[in-house]
Amino acid sequence: MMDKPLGSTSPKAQNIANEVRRRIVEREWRQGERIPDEAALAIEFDAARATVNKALQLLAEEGLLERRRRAGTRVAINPVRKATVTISIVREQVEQAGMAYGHRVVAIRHSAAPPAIAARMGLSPGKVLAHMRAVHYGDGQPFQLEDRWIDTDSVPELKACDFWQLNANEWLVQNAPYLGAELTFSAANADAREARLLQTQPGQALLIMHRTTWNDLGPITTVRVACQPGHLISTEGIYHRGSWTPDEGSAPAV
Amino acid sequence: MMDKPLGSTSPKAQNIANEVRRRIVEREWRQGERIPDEAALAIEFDAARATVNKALQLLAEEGLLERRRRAGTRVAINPVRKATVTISIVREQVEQAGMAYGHRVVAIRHSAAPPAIAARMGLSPGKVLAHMRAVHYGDGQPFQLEDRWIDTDSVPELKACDFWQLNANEWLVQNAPYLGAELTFSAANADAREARLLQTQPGQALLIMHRTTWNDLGPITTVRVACQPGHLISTEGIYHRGSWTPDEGSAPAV
DNA sequence: TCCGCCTCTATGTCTATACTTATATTGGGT
DNA sequence: ACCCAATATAAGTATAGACATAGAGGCGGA
Repeated sequence: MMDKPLGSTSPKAQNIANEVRRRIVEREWRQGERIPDEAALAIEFDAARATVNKALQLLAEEGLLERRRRAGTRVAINPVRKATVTISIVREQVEQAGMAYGHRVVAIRHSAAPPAIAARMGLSPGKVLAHMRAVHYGDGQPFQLEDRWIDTDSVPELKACDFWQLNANEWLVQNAPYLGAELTFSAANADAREARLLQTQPGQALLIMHRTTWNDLGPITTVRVACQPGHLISTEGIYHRGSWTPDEGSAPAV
Repeated sequence: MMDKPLGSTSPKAQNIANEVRRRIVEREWRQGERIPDEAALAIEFDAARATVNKALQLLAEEGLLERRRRAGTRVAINPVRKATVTISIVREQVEQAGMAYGHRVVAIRHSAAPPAIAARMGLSPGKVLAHMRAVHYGDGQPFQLEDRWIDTDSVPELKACDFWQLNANEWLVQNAPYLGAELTFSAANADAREARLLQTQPGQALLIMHRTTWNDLGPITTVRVACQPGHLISTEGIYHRGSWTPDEGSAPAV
């Protein structure tokens, strides 16, 4: 007979979280208002306090609730919600889009880190780093362009590698797990070289991503990635099954 | 005397997570390798299994571990790490940067949703929506530009509001909590109007953010935000206290 | 050989209980 | 009135024990 609690899926903490979300979204509990404490909710939902705690911590991380010891839990006034960007290797992105992946290293040098790069990595300017530029292709079309600086002191194994052969993106992800990362998005007009490599016009607006990673030994690498024009980076949907789903018939006519 | 376990901070699950991270980063446990099961780690760290479970679940969410029932836990081959972008109200962003906040509504209409907008919101094209454009200022300089469509069916209270007076961004965040959201980043060249409103040149590369939110009644709003040239959007640092911290003396000379 | 069923293991989840800790409130004491 | 110390409350965390469940591996039958 499968007697599920109340027309919901199984994990109890999830159900509690969903129900609390519902009460907030339907304004049963309004912004800034204090909600019943864990013990009370545990009784209401017939669960252990630990289970309620798990649910509420989840919602607090989402930004919907604010919790303080002794003061209780209240609905956030300005919910600062969080979206997550997943950082995968380029090959996966390309192949997931159903395209054939390609990769080409266009330049390699060992040179002194300019101030901007040194600052990003937290190193003294002038330290000699490996510097490379590469293009990633999808079905033969340029997909993105990377301009990367690597501090091989943090990844000694790399010293023996032939950078011309290497897909730095994949090699690093698979061989140099990091402890910390910094990621920023911005936009820039393509310069002549970027336009040529991406097969577009100079001046074209490009989505730029800067990524820097560290391990226990220090900064590993910093990359500037320029995406092909029109490229979108989207966050993982913050989607919590509600009562509403898009009409299937709503695909735009034309 | 403060006899802390092993030179680490208190929450036990955190310590276990940190130690596991260390073993991964220092290649004690290599990519793809299976790690001891929860019961074994519980004994090693002298903790309950639930505590170890919490630690490992954390690392799995981070993308460092892959866990499967019966198959055990192993170090991810291609760690797909996650970074989080926090979505706060514009006023907070501006004031946090130490600037005075300003806001101006430049246009309001009620018109039929064009196909692109309808598609983003999952509505049938042609539905009449509120459409507004506004500029957010920081210290009198344009900070960002929003072009917003609102489905007042999902937020009935809004029907009584004077849109010219309203800061839609804040009003919605504070009064219309959402269940789901979609967020994308891209880049575009400024057109004549955008250039004028942002006080820059046409063609200037702009960082564009599209955001759509839903509640239980349906789509609430979709916005296209164009950021002031040079604006950066950065993710919350994935920073896990390691042994390494940047040299304080490393600020770039000049 | 190959397929489907059974078994057993590692993770997933919940519970009851206990103790810790931050902090709002209260009640002095000056 | 004001400041400080004591108190109590709600969240934070850990624990042992239990049961659920996915799924890998093995077994047997066709």
